[in-house]
Parts: sequence; C-alpha cells; structure tokens
Amino acid sequence: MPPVNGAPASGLASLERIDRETVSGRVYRDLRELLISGEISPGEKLALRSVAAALGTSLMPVRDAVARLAAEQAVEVMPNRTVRVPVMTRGRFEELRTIRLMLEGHCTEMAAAHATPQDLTRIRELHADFTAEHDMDDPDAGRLIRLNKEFHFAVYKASRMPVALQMIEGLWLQIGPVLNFDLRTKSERLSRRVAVGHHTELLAALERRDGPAARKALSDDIVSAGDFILGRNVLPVT
Amino acid sequence: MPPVNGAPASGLASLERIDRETVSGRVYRDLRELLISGEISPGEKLALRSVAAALGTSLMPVRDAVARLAAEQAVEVMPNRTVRVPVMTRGRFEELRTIRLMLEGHCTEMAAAHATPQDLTRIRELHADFTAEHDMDDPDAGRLIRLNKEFHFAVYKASRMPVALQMIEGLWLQIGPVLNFDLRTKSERLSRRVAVGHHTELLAALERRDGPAARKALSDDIVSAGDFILGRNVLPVT
DNA sequence: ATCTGATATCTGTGATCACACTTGCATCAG
DNA sequence: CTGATGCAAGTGTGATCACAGATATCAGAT
Repeated sequence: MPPVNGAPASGLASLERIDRETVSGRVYRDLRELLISGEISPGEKLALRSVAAALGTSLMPVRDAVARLAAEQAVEVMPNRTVRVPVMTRGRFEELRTIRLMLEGHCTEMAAAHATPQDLTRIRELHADFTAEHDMDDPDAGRLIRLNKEFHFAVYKASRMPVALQMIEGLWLQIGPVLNFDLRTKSERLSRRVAVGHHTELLAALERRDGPAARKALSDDIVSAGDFILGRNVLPVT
Repeated sequence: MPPVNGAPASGLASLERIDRETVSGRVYRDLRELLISGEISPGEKLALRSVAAALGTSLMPVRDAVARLAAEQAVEVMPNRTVRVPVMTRGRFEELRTIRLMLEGHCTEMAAAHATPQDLTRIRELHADFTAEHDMDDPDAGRLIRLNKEFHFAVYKASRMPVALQMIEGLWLQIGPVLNFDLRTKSERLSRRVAVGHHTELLAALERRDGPAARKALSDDIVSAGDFILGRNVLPVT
C-alpha cells in the first residue's frame, strides 16, 4: 500500500489498524455464537443481569445486544418483558426450511456462476476440514457445526449477494438453536454422514459451474437435515 | 369468547386489553414509519439526542430502537459511530429487487391458495381505497404510500407465512427510503398509474385462486416500479 | 392439607451522569 | 487571503441509580 499523501514511506505503514470494537458489539457476537451453535437451549430464558455478570460488563451493552437479537427474531421478548430463545414449532421449522430452499438455493446457483478461483479454493479447504473432522474417532460437535456453517457461507459469499447473505445469517440464527441443540445432544453421526456426501456433490457442481446441479445438492442437504429433525418428533405441532 | 375458568360471564369481558407499550417500542415504530415512507432521506444522519428531544424522551429508548433498526439494516452505523440512513446503490437496489421477487412472489402464490374470504374482502377494500385516493385531483403522497403498503401486506399476510412476512417487512424497510423518497419528491403519477393496473390483476387472480397469475401480476408491479427508479438514474453505481 | 395473603427478591425500563472521541469553528501565523 | 492549529460544542458509549411490575417464598387462616 503506497503512502496516502506525498509523505515519505515510513514505519507507520506497518502499523496495524486498531480495532475499536464496542462492548455492545462484542456481547452481540458472543450471544449470537452461543445461539447459532445450540449452546443455549430453545425456551431458555435470558436474564440481562446474568448475562452482564457472566461477561463482566454492565447492563447497557447487553441491552443493546439483546435489542438487536430481538429484531432478528433470534430471541423473543415475552409479554412479561422477559427474553428467551424462541421455541421452535413444526410449522415454523417447515416455513424456515421453505425460505432457506429459496434463498440459499438461489445464492448457490449464483455462486456457480460467479465464484472466483480463490472462492473455490477456500470452499475446497473448508470441505476438506469438515470431512477430516467428521472422520475422526471422536468428532468435536462444536467444531463440526462451525465448519459446516463456514462451508455453506463460503458458498453463499461467492454469489456476490451481500444482502441475501445477511438474510441467510438471520435464518441460521433462527434455525440454528434447535438444529444444533438437537444434533449436539443426540448422536449427530447419522445426519452428518449424508451431509458430507451432499457437500461433495455441491463442490463438484460448483467446479464445473453447473448451477442447477449445485442447487440440487444444496436442496438435498437442507431437506435431509430437516427431515432428520422432523422425524425425531421433538417439535411441538403448534 | 367463553370465560376462562368456571367463573360466571360478567362485564369484565368488555374490558379492553391494557396496552403497556414500552417507550422504546414506540420510538422504534415511529422511526420505522418515517423511514418506510421516505420522510427521512437516504444518507441523512440521525443524532440520538435530536431524536430523543424530538420525541420528548431520554436517550435510552432511542438507543434501543436504533439498535433494532441497525440489526435490520434499516440504518447503518458508520465507523465514526454515527448512524445514518443507508445510501442505496444500483447494485444493492437490484439485489433487493431480486430477493423481493423470490420472497414476495412465493407469498403471493401461497396467498392464492390459502386466502380466506375475509382476507379477500380486506384486500378488496384496500384496493378500492388505493384506487380512490389515486384518482383524486391531488392525491396525498403519504396516504398513497401507506395504502400501497397495506394492500401488499394484506396479500402476504394471507399466505400464512409469518416468518416470510417479517422478512419482507425488513426488505421494505431497506428499499422504502429510496423508493418512496423519490416518489415523494417527483410526481408519482406515472408510476402509480400502472400500479393500479397490476393491483387489479393481482386481486382478480387471487379471487380465482390462480397462483401463477397472481405471482405474475406482482412481479410486473415490482419490476415496473423498480425500472422507474433505475431509469431515473439517481442511484450511484457503486 | 389447601388456599389465600403479604412480603421480599428479581425482572426489565428509563433517566442521568461521566467520559472519550469526533467535528466544526474561530483564531493566528505565514 | 490561505493555511494550520487549538478550543469548544456535540457525538455515541458505558455505568449507575430509581422505580414499577412480575415472581417466588413463606406465614396464617380455614
């Protein structure tokens, strides 16, 4: 990077940008991560003061963070004003799946058209990591969940649709708690095994720039994972 | 509605529910309305204290409200920590339109299948109101915008997809500022004239439960409104 | 033993204050 | 007149306090 003004190049160029992150933003991402990986169970109540104490801050940043999460439906405020992780119903789960198929399906198809070689390399790496972790004797559920997410989002990112990407994050934030909570408590082996297959097909389709095939592979992935949860009958009907 | 317990029916049933709305929620909806109807121009900065003063409250409720709006991308926080209404780029506008066609198109098609007679009556009423206001000598831009929104959302509501409905609200919140700001400043006659036609077709399709035709009418509506803005070349390329 | 009642604790909400950072404007040197 | 410099006003962020409503706990009466 050349110096901005006519100023001579100096050691200043090696200075790294300081990240003046807000506490509020930090709390937000921490809670978000806990939710999306299923470490907070659906229906669980969140007391602002408890969260603040656990993170060693005051109420304020927590309030901001929770307000943001509430806007994304990642948590819900009850009539009593208490906030909790939403309980997933069968109907809501199915609707979320329908929307995911539309949105993520479209992005996957676009990714096949727009992915750069760098994108593909990144996706390949993540697929390899996911497969490797999966084939271990005792796979780490948390890591598996994270790698699965990173793989999918690497694909969506390649579609060059930032707005859609943001919306998909919101969808995962809503569906993540039940999906990953269930997978975390039960043996996730069976469902993840098929996931590897779908991911392989998806990657192959992207590499030959076959949009419809990529979408098909993704759809299979989403549908089978959804069927797994629906089949376990843990979701209330209403 | 029957009494909940074995208690005898009494005048209590006529009591109306107390609305214990939070100030924060009120601020949120006020700002939301201002944004969606284009009464705050894109790029405009929002000072928390100004908003608080204008609404006669303290900073606190405003902070909560803005945090929620930021989570929905209805406002953006700059690196300087100032918040402003996002400036729309051509690319973002087109992406939003693509997503709208998917999401709103799907909901419209579902509405054709699931709309109850009450839904259809409500939609008919709103269509009549919109048409009436439109045919006036000097139509009220604000009212026109509001009626247009209510008509569309009455349709989406009939699809019985609450999650999608919420997402669509988010989309309108993002696209509303430019769309309605532009329509408000310029003569909206030309673009609204065609809107009436599309709405008429949409309603007719719903009444004969023709999903694909309803989707087509909606698509035409969205595309033509979008083309109107894009054609005016007011959006920066990047 | 069961229900009713009051009380103490805990909840989110809103206001106020303190602070660090940014921005704008006036001042002064060239 | 043009430029940089310094001060003042304004900004969002975070902490703390005050308070009303909800919840849980426990005593007493039937």
